[in-house]
Amino acid sequence: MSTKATTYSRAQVAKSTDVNSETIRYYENYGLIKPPTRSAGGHRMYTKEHVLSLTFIRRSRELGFTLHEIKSLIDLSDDSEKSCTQVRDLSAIHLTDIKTKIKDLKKMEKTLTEMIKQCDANTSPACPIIDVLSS
Amino acid sequence: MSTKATTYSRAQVAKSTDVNSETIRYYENYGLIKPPTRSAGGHRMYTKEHVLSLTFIRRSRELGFTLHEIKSLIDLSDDSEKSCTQVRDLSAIHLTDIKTKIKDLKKMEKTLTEMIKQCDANTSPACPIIDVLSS
DNA sequence: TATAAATGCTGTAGCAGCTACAGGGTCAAG
DNA sequence: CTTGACCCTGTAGCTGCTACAGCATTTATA
Repeated sequence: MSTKATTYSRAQVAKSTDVNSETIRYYENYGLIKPPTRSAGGHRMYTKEHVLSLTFIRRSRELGFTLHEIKSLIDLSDDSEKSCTQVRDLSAIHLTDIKTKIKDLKKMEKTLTEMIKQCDANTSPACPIIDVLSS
Repeated sequence: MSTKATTYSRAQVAKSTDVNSETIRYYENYGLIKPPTRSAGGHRMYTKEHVLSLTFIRRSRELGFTLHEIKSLIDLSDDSEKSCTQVRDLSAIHLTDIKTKIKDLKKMEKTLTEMIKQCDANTSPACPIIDVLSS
């Protein structure tokens, strides 16, 4: 039953996972994916497993997880013993971070909107935005 | 009328502007603030003008402007001729960026919230979050 | 005035999370 | 067997700081 596993080049994996090929190498150095076996000439030969890993990582990145957090997620998903609670907790912490960021950005949005509005209504030579920033 | 201008040390300026003292040096190298004159021993002697500049920069940073954008804002505020329109436009572009970021973060927030909810309602041994990220 | 503590100086390295080279080598199609 | 497309490594760059090391200077205290 020794099945010859299909392998993929970096470019192929990059395309199918939507992860930049340089980034794939970076993730390997970072320790997020297993180092693939090499061809006689030293080229990396990725497997389906790598494709799955990279997809996992891309999805996690899209949800704003840091590489460090993703490392933890991967470790936890390997554990499988009572890890779900920890995954949940990690996600919950991350969610709080996101909420904080949204709050901060909304504050910026509000202030900027007001400043621009004042600018539009402006008749004096001075710029209200510069004034606000300087005051 | 040669008034001896009051000067401040880096630590003093850092304290009064709420900008880290190392950051002040960084801003100088970056070209955001004018290089202050030096004491005989080579120590920087900041003026009130520097304090105002740094406050301007801090405020702008709090509104999420990049250092590059702030450089433009400073250039425009020095111009004073029909610069208000340009300041307004720069701010409007920046506002769009912020809105995009908020949108992205809200999407993350929504997905994460749903995932965590599923986790809480979970009875199977598998972790729904890991499942979603892997799928 | 002498000394010590506090601050300042420069340059450089580190953080995240990539991306983009240079200067080679390899692989697959024709 | 050549050509072109890809891959290899290591390193530097990006943003916006922050944190050293290894000194010099300034300021406060005795």
